[in-house]
Amino acid sequence: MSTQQRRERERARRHDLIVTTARKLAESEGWDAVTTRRLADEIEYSQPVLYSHFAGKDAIVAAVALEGFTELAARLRAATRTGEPRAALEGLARAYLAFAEENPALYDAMFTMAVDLPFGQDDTPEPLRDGFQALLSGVAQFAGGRDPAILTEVAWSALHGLIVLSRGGRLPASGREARLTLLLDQLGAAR
Amino acid sequence: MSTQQRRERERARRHDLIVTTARKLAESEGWDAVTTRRLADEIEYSQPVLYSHFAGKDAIVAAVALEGFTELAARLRAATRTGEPRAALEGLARAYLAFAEENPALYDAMFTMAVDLPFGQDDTPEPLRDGFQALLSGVAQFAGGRDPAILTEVAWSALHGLIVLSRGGRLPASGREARLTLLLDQLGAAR
DNA sequence: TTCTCTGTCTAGCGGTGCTAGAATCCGAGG
DNA sequence: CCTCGGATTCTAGCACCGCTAGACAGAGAA
Repeated sequence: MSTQQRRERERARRHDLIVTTARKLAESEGWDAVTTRRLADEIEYSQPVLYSHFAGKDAIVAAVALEGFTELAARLRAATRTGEPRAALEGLARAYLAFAEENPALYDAMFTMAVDLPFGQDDTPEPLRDGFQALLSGVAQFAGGRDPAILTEVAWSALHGLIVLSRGGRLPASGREARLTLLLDQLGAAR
Repeated sequence: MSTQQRRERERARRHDLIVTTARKLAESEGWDAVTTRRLADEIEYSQPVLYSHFAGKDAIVAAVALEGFTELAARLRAATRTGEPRAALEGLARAYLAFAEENPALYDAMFTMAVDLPFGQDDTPEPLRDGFQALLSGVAQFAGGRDPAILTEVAWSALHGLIVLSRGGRLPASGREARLTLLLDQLGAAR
């Protein structure tokens, strides 16, 4: 039985190797550079090996994205710890923006590329749920009479919009801080 | 000289044919279906003809996007005509959302795919400028003490975020109206 | 009628994601 | 220790992609 276990252990290691290599490659050279040939070359195996671990390239991207959701959730949780509501909201927003800025390729995989991750459904993976919950618990503090879930969704949308429009050059880099301040003011104001 | 003019006229017609065919194809079967072979087949010419009109596939997508910006600007201008500020803002937002919903592929070309359109620069094409101006003139009415440009950028980001997150299934379809209402309330409230 | 030049097409290059079938390795049984 | 069987990995190839060189045809001028 021991050899069986060793095999599985090695398989798991290689599985992780594929995911981390894909992520590293995407982060350093962009997702366009992550081809199955290049990825296979990087992990020093042949292409078909990838397909013994994942259904296809999309599944690899999805695995990277999942890793991202775990990390994002952790960072958001860490940022919610502040006491005062407004500061908590600001910390949360800044943590979210920082994550997106520090891991652009990862963020893309999470929110722009991988469409096949089941989001608000019964079989939604834990990390996806957790990320939204982290946002929610931070936002809910000063929801006032407003629906905390709706408020969270709107806040999230606004942050995501800022990120993706800034990245594409649609928004000037200069107004970054001013936009964030205004957004926080508007969200914070009870109606 | 007449034959020369006829030639140019025919070229212009074919140019438009390529753009409208690409758009129609993208809208009906998604951008993945828009390959140079398929597109050439659809307009009943061979592939190289495409390259005598456009530098590459990206340029075709950019041309489609440009068409989209013209239409979006027109719709936003039409929606700003309302008198009362809050109603104008709502009309503007609804027009924007409706445009994105009715032309998903076009919207993608404008805001997700074509990265090579120069946005906030000196050589920014007229339609791009016009679209933002239309938003700005609508939003500016109730900016109060706030910077109208910044407010516009934030409002735009929020709308864009709502659209793109909804499309990917990240946001439940159910809360759509509630999110819009809350967003309008928050943006409308002077701080 | 012949020549030229513009415009179009056929054929092909190097790349992509993915896979069938050959080859190889490794542990088990004689 | 050797041989066999099954799992694992690789080589080679498919159909497709964006793009282009060079052959070809057809219209207008001389």
